Amino acid sequence: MAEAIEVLSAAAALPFPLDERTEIDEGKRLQHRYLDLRRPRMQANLVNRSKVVATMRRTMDQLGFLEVETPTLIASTPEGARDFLVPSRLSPGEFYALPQSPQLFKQLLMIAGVERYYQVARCYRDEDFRADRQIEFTQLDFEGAFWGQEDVLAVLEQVMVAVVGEVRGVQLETPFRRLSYAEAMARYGTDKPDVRFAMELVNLDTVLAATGFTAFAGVLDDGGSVGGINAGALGLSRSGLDAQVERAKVLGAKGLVWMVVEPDGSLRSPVAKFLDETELVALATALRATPGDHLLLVADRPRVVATVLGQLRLDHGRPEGHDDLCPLFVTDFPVFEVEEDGSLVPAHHPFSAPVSVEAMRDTPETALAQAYDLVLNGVELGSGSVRIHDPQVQAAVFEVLGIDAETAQRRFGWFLEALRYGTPPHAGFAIGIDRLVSVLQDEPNIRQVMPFPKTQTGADPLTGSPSPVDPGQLDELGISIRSMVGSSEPAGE
RNA sequence: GGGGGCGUGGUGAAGUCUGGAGUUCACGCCGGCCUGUCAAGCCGGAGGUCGCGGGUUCAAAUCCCGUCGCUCCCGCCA
Repeated sequence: MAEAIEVLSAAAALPFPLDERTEIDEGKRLQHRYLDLRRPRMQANLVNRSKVVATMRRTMDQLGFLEVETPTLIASTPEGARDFLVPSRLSPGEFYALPQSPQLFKQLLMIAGVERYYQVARCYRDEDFRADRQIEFTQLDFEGAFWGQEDVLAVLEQVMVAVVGEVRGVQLETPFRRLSYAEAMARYGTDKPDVRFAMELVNLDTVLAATGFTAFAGVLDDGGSVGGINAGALGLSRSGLDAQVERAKVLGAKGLVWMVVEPDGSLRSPVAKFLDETELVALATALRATPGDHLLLVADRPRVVATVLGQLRLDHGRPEGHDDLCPLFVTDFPVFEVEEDGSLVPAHHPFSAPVSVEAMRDTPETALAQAYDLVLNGVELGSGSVRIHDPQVQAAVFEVLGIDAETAQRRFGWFLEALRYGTPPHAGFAIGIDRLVSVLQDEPNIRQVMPFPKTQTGADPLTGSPSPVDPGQLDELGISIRSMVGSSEPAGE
């Protein structure tokens, strides 16, 4: 029983309630983040994030990894994402870049004889925000010498088992499920499938090979594909079904065919009259249709069919155990991705080893890389690869990627030289800690598990960053600001 | 770069479609009362540039245009 109370520090009326019942405007929360963080849910996020990182460090330490810090003021390597630049006072007109990842430094550490490296590393990428993306974020970065893919995946499993055991108190089953990139795309329409539920994509090309329905036949004749999913008994009205068509169009399809399975097993659909009985039966069989089910069909280029059905699958699919964690390795990524216009763009950074340099050169559209992702409940937690350790292979890969020798030498010459001094074969990975914690905490966006995140426009309402600086500071750096008002494009360019 | 949603006392929402007095609900705040409380209860009160600017109209929170902020998505994220 208290005998007296003394107020050590009075509190002014709070700008918003700290209970969990009301959702406060994000800008206001960030403006008073120190209050927002008092909320029990945010406290829990802080605590479990700390536990995740502590468990990672403990596990990596136990596995014999050496934690090594790498610089955050580095040379710009203008590949991949946009760099953040930091002007140099000592070399006016020149800039450091903030690292997009410690990639090249950890490879240098392999060369340096650090056989097992890890780091909880802050990374910076000047790209647009998403619910799962911030311009600065944190990764568990690791690399091992004399390693191949299996060594990396084994460590990933140990780290994930330890982290999930610590934070969720459940034992993840190992080995984790695996899918090749091609299989993931074919069965789930995405390279980061949520495998907590099925509703898999079904290819209907064979079933409809001889169809007289011109919308399907035309697509198939042009080398396209028809696919479908059984979205289950959604109980949608006619307008609800038509909304699915609109949804498919927003996602990039030219259209969508819906079918509803009647109690007698027949298919009700606006296009049923264009399909013969054999085809309808075969469709129902292929999609394992039972009365009440809604079948959604898309005909288009294979890539469009996959992505649209993959998204519709996420729209309608419901994990049965919503609290389950289903980690998944996606392997055998292609070296290149095919753009809409048919051009090829590298799917990874240029330091990932292709399965075969020859295949990469001769059949680039099907060539595979020794690259892999870790996916958790449909969230891409990170990626890694077996790296190139042979300077000649590295040079060849630069060439195939369209980076000519002169450019490669100018940008990466120092790295190519380093590779010459007996580089061990090596491989590694980076886990996005923010995304991992947001999944573990069942948070809808990454800001909930970052103590001081930025808004979608890259601002911090609390401290007012980014902000103008004194002219004197700019003078020291040899920088003058050109007015950006009224023109997003610099004049004369 | 593009598309969608949101912006209304300190907070969250309704009102906006279909223009008609800053109206309403809950929380908070201030004052009073009551109290075996645990989302306390009762009574009273204060608190507003309906994000901002312009337009249409007799009249705008409401319709139109622009702009800012927050957010979701496409592009982008090697």
